[in-house]
Amino acid sequence: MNDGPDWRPVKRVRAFEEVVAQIEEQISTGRLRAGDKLPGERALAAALGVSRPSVREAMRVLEAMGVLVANTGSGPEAGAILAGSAGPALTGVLGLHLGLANFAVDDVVETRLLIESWAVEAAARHASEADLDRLRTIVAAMDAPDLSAEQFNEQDTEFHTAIAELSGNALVATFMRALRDTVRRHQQRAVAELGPDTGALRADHHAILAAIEARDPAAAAAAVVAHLRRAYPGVGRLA
Amino acid sequence: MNDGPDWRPVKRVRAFEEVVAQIEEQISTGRLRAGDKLPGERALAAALGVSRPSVREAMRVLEAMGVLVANTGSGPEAGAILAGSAGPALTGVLGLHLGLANFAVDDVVETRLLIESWAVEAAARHASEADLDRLRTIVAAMDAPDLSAEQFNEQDTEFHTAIAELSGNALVATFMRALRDTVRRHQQRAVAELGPDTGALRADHHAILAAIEARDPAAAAAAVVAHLRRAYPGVGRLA
DNA sequence: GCATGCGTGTGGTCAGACCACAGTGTGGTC
DNA sequence: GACCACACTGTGGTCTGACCACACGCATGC
Repeated sequence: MNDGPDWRPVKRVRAFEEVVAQIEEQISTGRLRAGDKLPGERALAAALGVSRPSVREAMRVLEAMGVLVANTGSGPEAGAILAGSAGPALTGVLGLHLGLANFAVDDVVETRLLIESWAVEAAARHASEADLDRLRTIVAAMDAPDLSAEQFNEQDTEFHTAIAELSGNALVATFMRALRDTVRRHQQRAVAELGPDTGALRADHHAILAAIEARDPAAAAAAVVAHLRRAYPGVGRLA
Repeated sequence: MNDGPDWRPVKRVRAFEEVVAQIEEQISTGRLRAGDKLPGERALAAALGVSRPSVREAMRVLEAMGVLVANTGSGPEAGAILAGSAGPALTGVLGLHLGLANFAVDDVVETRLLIESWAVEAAARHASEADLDRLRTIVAAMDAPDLSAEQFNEQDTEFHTAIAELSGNALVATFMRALRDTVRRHQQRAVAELGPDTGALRADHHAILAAIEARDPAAAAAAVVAHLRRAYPGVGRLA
């Protein structure tokens, strides 16, 4: 059963891909760490034997993935510095694919529900007194009478992100923020503003906080579910 | 309480960012959809009033986010085509930030556990007979006696991805695959191969499948937890 | 009718130049 | 001696124009 030579198409490797790969390798082997500064674009191009545009394309890719930030000028702040927040990159990816209909808004909200209800359970178990104080401060701030919709949303993000961070899982916290931002950007583009009554939402927050304070994971999760169901009434799949 | 003029630094907008923004807008407003082809780089540069390198940097960013693929040559396949799988992009982002120590392997495994146990519950509820057949086929394939480690891993990915897809949430399925790939790439770089006995892992798969067939969400979730605990014995946080 | 081969348009790469910006050092001034 | 203004230098950002590799498709020739 010899079918003859079985050619596989050669994989075309573009120059900037090679550059990205080499930088990735330096990162995963630990030779490059957060806070380090990359050589200048010209120096890097010379060292790698490629042109500066190729290096720049690689920079853009790494920048889009939230791995580095590029600053102009001179001094310690200038140049490409390995930074590190995956959040914005994730938000961007999710938002774009939401637009491309690769998944639905319902998917995003549902995923947020599943992650956040887990996070709040963990928070109810592990939260320290200092953690609780942080949540109390946020909840209190949201009760201010003259809050703009913008500020309300800000504090709301703070609250939910804080809970996710209390879970002790940095990845979950990052996902949470990305999912929330994605939905928010999408709905503020399509629909109006903060449909539901903010009073009810604030009451929900109090209930969530109370459940965490009572160290009651099940109640906390239930409160989160109720809250999200109220906040996203259009999403039928929330069960 | 007038502190005088409160200047905010002007946001430097680079040319390629503007290009990305415009393409993003075309996507979110629906004027560009999956499968569409972008104008050529030269034409786009002329239309936007920027140079070709700027357009190319924008392309690289969108490509890194998994939004488009670029092909050389001519004909219908050539050019920048709006594609659409967020998976590889997510895997890349997660892997990089794992290397940068922005979160830990334990975080990733724990997140996978939380997502997958939810997914399998949903699968146990909604799976059709055809879905079950698909799972049965995969499980059967893994019982072949002469499977290489490579092939085993392949089928294992198939199995877990299939479960995630059965949840009916495309985003969850995408996350699942990204998380699994991330852990796998990381551990095969650091440690050896498939530490645990594959026999036990196969038995776990049978148990998971049985629970889904029995329409027993709780049992299915428990089986998944047990399976992951066995597959990642080094992760202490799996509870 | 069919295979060959050139034309053409695509992305990929390069070289070189100029700009804006931010620190830094040097010079002059008081 | 202290202080301020200015030029210098090195960074990323942008542009121009050119050439290459590739793949399709049509015209040519058999």
